[in-house]
Amino acid sequence: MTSKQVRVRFAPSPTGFLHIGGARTALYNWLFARANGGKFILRVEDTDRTRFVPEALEDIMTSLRWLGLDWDEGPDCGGDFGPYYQSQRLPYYQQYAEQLVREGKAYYCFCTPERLQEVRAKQEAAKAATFGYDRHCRDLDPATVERLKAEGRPYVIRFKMPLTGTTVVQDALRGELSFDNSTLDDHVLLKSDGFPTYHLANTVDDHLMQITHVMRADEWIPSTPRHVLQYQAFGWEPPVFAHLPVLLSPDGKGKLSKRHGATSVREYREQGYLPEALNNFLLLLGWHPADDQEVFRIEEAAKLFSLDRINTSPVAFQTDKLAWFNGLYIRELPAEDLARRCLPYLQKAELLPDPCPPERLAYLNRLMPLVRERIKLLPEITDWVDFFLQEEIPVPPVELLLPKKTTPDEVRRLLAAAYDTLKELAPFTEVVLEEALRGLAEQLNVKTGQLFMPIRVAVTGRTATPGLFDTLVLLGKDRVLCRLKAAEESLTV
RNA sequence: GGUCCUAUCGUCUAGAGGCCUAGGACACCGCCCUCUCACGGCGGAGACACGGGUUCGAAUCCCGUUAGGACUACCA
Repeated sequence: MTSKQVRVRFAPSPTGFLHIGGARTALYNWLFARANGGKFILRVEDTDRTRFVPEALEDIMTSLRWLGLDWDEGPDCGGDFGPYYQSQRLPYYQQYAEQLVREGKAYYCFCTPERLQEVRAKQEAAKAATFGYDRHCRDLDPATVERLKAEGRPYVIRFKMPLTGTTVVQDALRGELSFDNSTLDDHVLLKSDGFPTYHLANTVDDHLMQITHVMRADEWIPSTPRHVLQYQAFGWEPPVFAHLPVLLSPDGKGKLSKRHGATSVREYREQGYLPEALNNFLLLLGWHPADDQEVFRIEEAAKLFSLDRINTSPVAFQTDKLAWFNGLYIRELPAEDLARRCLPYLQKAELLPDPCPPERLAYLNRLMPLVRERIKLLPEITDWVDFFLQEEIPVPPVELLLPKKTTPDEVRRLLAAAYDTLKELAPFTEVVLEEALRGLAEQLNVKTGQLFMPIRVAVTGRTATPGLFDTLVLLGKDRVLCRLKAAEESLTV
């Protein structure tokens, strides 16, 4: 058995930001290439000039890189099978389309958009069993074709679909899918602007670029027989097809769309998700290992990934588990790394300057171990560290300061006692603080929580914070005393 | 309408005829840990869409029904 080198591609159309579903397709292709020592190719399907969005490609590439999905050949880095922009490959498509016309496997069609629309309208009105192009130009005599061309009439080239028979598509995940050729219309190969349609460009490029496996979304299944028939018309060997299950909206009804929240990789990045988490989550949306392992970094998944563990049923895109993965990977991050990823959010909240001086960054690093297991999304960092990064905090509202069933006077006395105890304390370290404050609680004959909570609120302004002793140490004696005093005074009538 | 795909806890899934009293994870609930919140640990609730076959035996195979989805452009 001669095993060709595995070559797969991700072929996005630059019509918008990288979609989460596209990211999964890219991930699977990347993993498959890496798992098999193959090549991962990025190809830009920019054949629709009406939908072209200039910023889209930049976003797609940025997002792929952010996810760590690097490509071996592509528009920016080139390769032996370029160019990798379809808009720069027009001569190929024209040549192959003309070839099919010459061989009687395709034909010129001069129908106007208006006529096509009429045909469609009539079919709909008649509730016709079959839809699609009515093959009006399929049997135009050569003389007429020449005349119309000479007149400069715009035309497209259409594929001459076999009128009978069935076409069997081999899907690596679903087995044989068979289609009745009579249900397939004569699709356009080359548009009147000289650009190819997806159907043509795709098969020509996959062949020319020696793509061995095509992993693409489920929605392509209905057009796969067209592609298979084209490969046959050209006399080419088709690649292995594997159609990935569609991503549905969270409620499982309908395709995932913007109506149901974030759909682009960029949005997830901005919301504070880690690429590690997104990859891990996306990996499990349709693929499962032989055992019950669920936590995978992509390098690890690349060793295990295989086509036969991919599912075929549609997948509801629900992000609960993504958030859990995110917390998981955040907890694994070294302090410096976490701090670096949180920095932009803190700067946006004006808790740190931009650029951030080294000493403040160093301080931020020290905070990370305290908050690591408490955040699921990066932006949540602000609520956990704001009181550390501010020199002064507003005096906490009285109701926060008072545990239930306590009076302002009791709490004021507790805070005053804490103030006096801490004032004398040296060194100001966790162990010393813990010993002193536990001792104080005992001495005052209150439960630790009764004493600790008012202190916590007084120095942080919050009821949920990292451990009290860590917090006090990192706040520093001066700020602690100052905030205790302010809180105490706010309770004085 | 036509063609096609899919069908196990709320969600992602394990399951390739007996190992299933259906396993795991997230989410949810309870308990433990505990200075709060988390993290962590332990436990709980929770599913084979329905109906027919085939078989000694079916979540697993076949058929049908139902439901959901995709496609049906000179978009990809």
